[in-house]
Amino acid sequence: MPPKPTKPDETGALYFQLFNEIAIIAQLSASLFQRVLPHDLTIAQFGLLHHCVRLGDGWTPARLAAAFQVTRGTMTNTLQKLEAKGFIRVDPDSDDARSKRVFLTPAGRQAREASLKALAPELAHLPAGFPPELAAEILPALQQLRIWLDTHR
Amino acid sequence: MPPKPTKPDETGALYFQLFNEIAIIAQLSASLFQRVLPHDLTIAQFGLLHHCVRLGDGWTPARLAAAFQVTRGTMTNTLQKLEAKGFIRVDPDSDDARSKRVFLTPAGRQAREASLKALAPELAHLPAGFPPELAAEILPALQQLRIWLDTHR
DNA sequence: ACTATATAGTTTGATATCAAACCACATGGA
DNA sequence: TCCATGTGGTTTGATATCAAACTATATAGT
Repeated sequence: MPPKPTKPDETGALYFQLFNEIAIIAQLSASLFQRVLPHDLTIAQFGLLHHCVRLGDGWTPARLAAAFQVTRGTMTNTLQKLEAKGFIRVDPDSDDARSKRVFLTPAGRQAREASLKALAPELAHLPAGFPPELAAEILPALQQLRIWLDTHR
Repeated sequence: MPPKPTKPDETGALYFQLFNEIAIIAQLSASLFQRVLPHDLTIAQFGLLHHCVRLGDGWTPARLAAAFQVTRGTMTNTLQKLEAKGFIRVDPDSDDARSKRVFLTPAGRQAREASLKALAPELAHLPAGFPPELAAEILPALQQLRIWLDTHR
């Protein structure tokens, strides 16, 4: 019986180490982002503004909650904070009386722009320690892992 | 003036996407872990037990807090929870009256073992969608990124 | 047409985490 | 020796998040 290329025991440890590194990077990058974001935006709040610009606004809260892997209660909270800051507008859905639609305000677009501008200088001196080529190289693998985790959840 | 290999604008977007994927993976894997951990262990609590086995116990809370990138207040909380569950013991430090030392109890070791056993079946069917070779391939890059973020913080 | 079930959004209570203030002890310099 | 500064651990108040319960509306099956 030929042995597997890697022992099953070490395979577990490998995945373990992988998830650990990823968790630490997520934590470090989150606190880095948090430090520089303007308007007291949280990562989640900025993420929502960013999402609305990239993929278009008019989404329902439920769909946004699903997209961000967050409970509807959490999304309610995030939307209320953003609305209080005047960065989004939440309209009733004319087709479904239960539902709502989320739209960016001009101030919301500006806040997202300002966030990107604030993040740029931080990311600017990253290539010295971590070249963009390397980022591009590992990105597909990460997407593959993310997709697998997303579907087998 | 020769152009850079990638436009600076796209470089920012690339890093952005990278951190986004990593954040999502961290979130998905965390909730996966959380679901299967025994004894109502949180990720942080399990992480501490795991750390004590791998790197040895007897660390001070301050050093543990630094290792896990959390505040000392957070570490105080985590240690109190673990002590209440009987998984660690916190002794005074004979050399420094301000300080303490954290030790695993036999029950703590068992809880860590049980956690690994509970996680194994989850990780077992990961290779189908994400081969271990790929994990091994991207791990060094992730370590490099983590180290850079860690030092430039 | 009615009823049962599913979905959208909110609210409530709990928890992990953080930042900042606080106290106790340590350490180095005058 | 004494004081200033630094460090270790805890506490407090705030916040983002979750799970679960709740209300209102939609949809499908009979």
